[in-house]
Amino acid sequence: MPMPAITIAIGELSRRTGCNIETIRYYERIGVLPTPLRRGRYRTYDPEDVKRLSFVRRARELGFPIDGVRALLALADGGSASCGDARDLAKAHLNDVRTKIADLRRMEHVLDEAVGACEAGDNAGCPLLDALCLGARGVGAGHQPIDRDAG
Amino acid sequence: MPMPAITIAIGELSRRTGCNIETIRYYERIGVLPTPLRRGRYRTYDPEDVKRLSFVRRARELGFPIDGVRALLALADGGSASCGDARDLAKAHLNDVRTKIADLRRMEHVLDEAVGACEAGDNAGCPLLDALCLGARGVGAGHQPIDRDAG
DNA sequence: CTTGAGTCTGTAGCCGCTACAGACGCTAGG
DNA sequence: CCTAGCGTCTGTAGCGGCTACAGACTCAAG
Repeated sequence: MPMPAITIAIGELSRRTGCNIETIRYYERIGVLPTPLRRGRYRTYDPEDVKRLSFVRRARELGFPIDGVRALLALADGGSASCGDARDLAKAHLNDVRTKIADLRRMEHVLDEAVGACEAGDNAGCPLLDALCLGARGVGAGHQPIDRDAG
Repeated sequence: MPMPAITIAIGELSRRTGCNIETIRYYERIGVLPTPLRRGRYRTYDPEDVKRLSFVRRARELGFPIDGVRALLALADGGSASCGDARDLAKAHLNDVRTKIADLRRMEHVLDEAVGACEAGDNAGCPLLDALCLGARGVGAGHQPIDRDAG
């Protein structure tokens, strides 16, 4: 009995975690998941792997970037005294999330106004296109790159 | 006089629009900006180009994807009767923005709770890491890929 | 003549996957 | 036994929207 009977294949891991097979292999490649044992050519996983991948998925769903997930995994593996560190990571990420919300709300506001002006429009021309032509002051931050995550 | 005196170089266009030089060339490559005239090897731009690029930037700041920007440009070029079309584009995009806001607010909520539990924590273990381990129900959408724009 | 700033082309990298192509393995049915 | 069909394998290229080089050139000022 070289391998416990409870191991599962990648497809089953995918089903149990809701994570795409290609993504599982991707996580392995970038070191977020450990290199699994194999039965022949095929990867085999155990309940620990299901837990770990579920953790990863949940962290990603909360918007943590991969490096943040790595850090959280290290803390979860590390055991005690990591609570404060985890809290710091989460707080920093929460800040990011709030910044993105604020950015999106600014966009929402400007778009809403423009659409409203357009609906009510007895103007000459299109208020929406005009707004884009004339410049939507108060949106965006000058010479900075536009954050793709905010759009 | 083969070229009007009012033309500017790419650096000046960059300064006037707040758009990175590399990004300007990128926009040209993907057809968002027209191929400019040249003085020798150097691209030259006129006030029309400044307007067009400013329009593009503003649309991007409002979160329109490049294809949306292309569509808006076509409408702005097209002249009359495009107001309704522009409004439709903006409305659809506004929906996207609101969806992203909703996603982010869910994340914010869960993170905030977890951090709060962590602060108040006289629990055994870390409530935050536990939440990730036990599963943050109500966040994320099951078997779907995680939208990078929402995180 | 040199120096420095600006510009040029081309290519590769970022993130977090996703989507193939083309080969291999394993089981069930005929 | 053969075949069909599913699952899995490796490897590579693509997405969006830039960004960041390397290495060559042009041009004006000192």
